[in-house]
Amino acid sequence: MAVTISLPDGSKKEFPSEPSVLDVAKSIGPRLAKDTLGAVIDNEKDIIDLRSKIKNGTSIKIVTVKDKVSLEVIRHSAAHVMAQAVQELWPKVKVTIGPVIENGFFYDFDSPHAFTPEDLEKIEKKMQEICKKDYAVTREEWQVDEAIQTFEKMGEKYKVELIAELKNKGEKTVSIYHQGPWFDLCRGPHVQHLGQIPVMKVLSLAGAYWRGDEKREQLQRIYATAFLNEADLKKHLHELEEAKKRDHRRLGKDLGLFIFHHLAPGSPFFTPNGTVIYNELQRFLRDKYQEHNYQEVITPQIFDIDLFHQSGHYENYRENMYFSKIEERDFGCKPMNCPGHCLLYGSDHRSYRDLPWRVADFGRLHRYERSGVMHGLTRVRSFSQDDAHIFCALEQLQAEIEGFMQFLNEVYTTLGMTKYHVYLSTRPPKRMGSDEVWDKAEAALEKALKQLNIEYTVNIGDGAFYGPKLDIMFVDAINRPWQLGTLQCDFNLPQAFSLKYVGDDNAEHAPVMLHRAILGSFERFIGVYLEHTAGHLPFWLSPIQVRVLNVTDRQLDYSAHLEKELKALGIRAYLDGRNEKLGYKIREAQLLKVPYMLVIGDKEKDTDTISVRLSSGEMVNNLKKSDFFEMLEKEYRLRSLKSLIKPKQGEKV
RNA sequence: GCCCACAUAGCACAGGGGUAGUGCACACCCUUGGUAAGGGUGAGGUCGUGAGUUCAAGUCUCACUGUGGGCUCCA
Repeated sequence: MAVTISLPDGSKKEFPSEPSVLDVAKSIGPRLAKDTLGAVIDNEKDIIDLRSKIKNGTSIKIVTVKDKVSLEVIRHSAAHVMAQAVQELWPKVKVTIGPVIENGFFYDFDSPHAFTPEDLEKIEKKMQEICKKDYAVTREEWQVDEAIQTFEKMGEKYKVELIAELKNKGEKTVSIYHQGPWFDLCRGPHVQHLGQIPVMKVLSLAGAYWRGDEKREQLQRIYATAFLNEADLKKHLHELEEAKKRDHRRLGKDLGLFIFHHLAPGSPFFTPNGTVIYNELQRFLRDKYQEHNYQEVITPQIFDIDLFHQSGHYENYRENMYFSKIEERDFGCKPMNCPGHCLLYGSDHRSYRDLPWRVADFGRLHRYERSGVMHGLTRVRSFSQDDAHIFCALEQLQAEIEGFMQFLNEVYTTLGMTKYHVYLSTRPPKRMGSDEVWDKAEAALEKALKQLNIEYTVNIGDGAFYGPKLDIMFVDAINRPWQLGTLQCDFNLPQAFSLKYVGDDNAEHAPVMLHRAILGSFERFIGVYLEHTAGHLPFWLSPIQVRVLNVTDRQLDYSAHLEKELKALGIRAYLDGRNEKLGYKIREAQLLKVPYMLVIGDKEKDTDTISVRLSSGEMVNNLKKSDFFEMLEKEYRLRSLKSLIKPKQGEKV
């Protein structure tokens, strides 16, 4: 039966029977066929293998070595090359899986030999040797039982497990890719011959569990990458270096913002400079709470564990909590503010006129995180959130969700965080409350998002144990996603605490409780924001806003006076009056990313004017002191992202 | 918690069985210099903690703690 295939230029080609991708390419031209690595059919996302048969009526776009998307094919094959290399070097190693990931690929091995960093170089060399042999990559279809037998004989138990699973799913055959003497179970796609893999680089070593299950075998994962050319690889490695420079742990040290100590693992100490950032953020949120009709409260740190039995935290969250026994009584340190807020709500009669009742709490929380998961400021054991709970009537839910998204947007805009995405997480397996209640809560969130026309993605089973939630993923300056804000809908806690309000019908009703945070934790946020800004904080968040630099001792008194004047305006200005050259002082201030450096020489002193150097390196001279002060005050008050002091066109010293 | 690696001065690192080094930072002195490092002198470490091997341990072995890269987890 004749088969018709359409090409991207609109033309159609006929074949006597179903052709492979490569057949189609050959029919167009030998050059194209030579470079073919796969194809995209019917505008689908995934690339199909060049050996796949094409059905009648399909539209096809051939992917060649020149297309960036072919990286997926190249990396897939490179993963096989890595597995072959490893097995040639260490024949006892068992292979598992080796998928393509963003920017590269990895392969997980079960190896009696623990790989060392030196081994990585050996592996890379071996991979290059294998590629030089330029084996043709061929595909065979094997009967599942035949495949199981073959891999069993080889002792490849992981492959056997995978194939047995495919068999259970009803697969009759599996595809096997050969390259020279080596072969592997694989769905593809793969290159025609190994010489088509341009450049490879083995990157790092890690541990991983078989099938991602911590109860199963611990495997050794080797990360690597492949690119179309040396330049692209170099660019990628450069980007990795650049990302390292933004590492907030590095910046925290360099800028003197926070430290860690082995006697308080996972618990940051904020230095005076770091504390400025912390407090400025808190002040910002307090201002916003005022605007959005929230009230701040202060609640206890340590509670009788009866509270956590009542809230369900003991049953669901115990392994992450700190406990102590004092005078034969069991206490727990709060991991969240919500149970305390429920007690506060329940301490008085509430009327529908009091709702929505929005309570904010900067209380310190402690969560016992497993030792291997801590990471700088982004995963800690002691932290404080911009946490608030909204108790409202069911009918008010939608408006509150809307108000929250508005609030969040204002905060993110001020901070220059314009890219974020919303995720809706639904009921997890381990949870409290009836399915009926969960239905209601999930529906409410979804409805609100739709009404607001907010795009979102559903994460099935990712909700909190007490309710579904919205997670706001902020995407930073180098496109990494971070979970910061959250809005959690909770029908369970109000029930657990028998919370009520009296409605206009004079009957008692249960309020809905919303848990919400915009920055998430201050610790985590500061970490993320440092990486986002690469340490270049806006003026209002800068620990040192202005550094006054005298050129010689002659201007020391005048400079000290200027420092005093700025401080009187509430500006964090500091004099660097040391006996050092100006260039040296500039360099230091520059490394500390101080927004404004005031250079005070005889000229400025005699004319009472300001010469300022911005952290960008730009300079503005002969500013009237009062004008400068006014701009600083304004920039601070408005929490401006950009400097209000603009160099005049063409002006340079 | 799991796998692997690392731990030497405030920071960044070198050293590798015979009693500790460099650069920056710090202190003092000289220098008073106009936009990213002027010069000199000095102080600072029981080499993460605890055991073991050895005549001798920062160095070798083990355990623990912390940190890092991942995995798992992340309300």
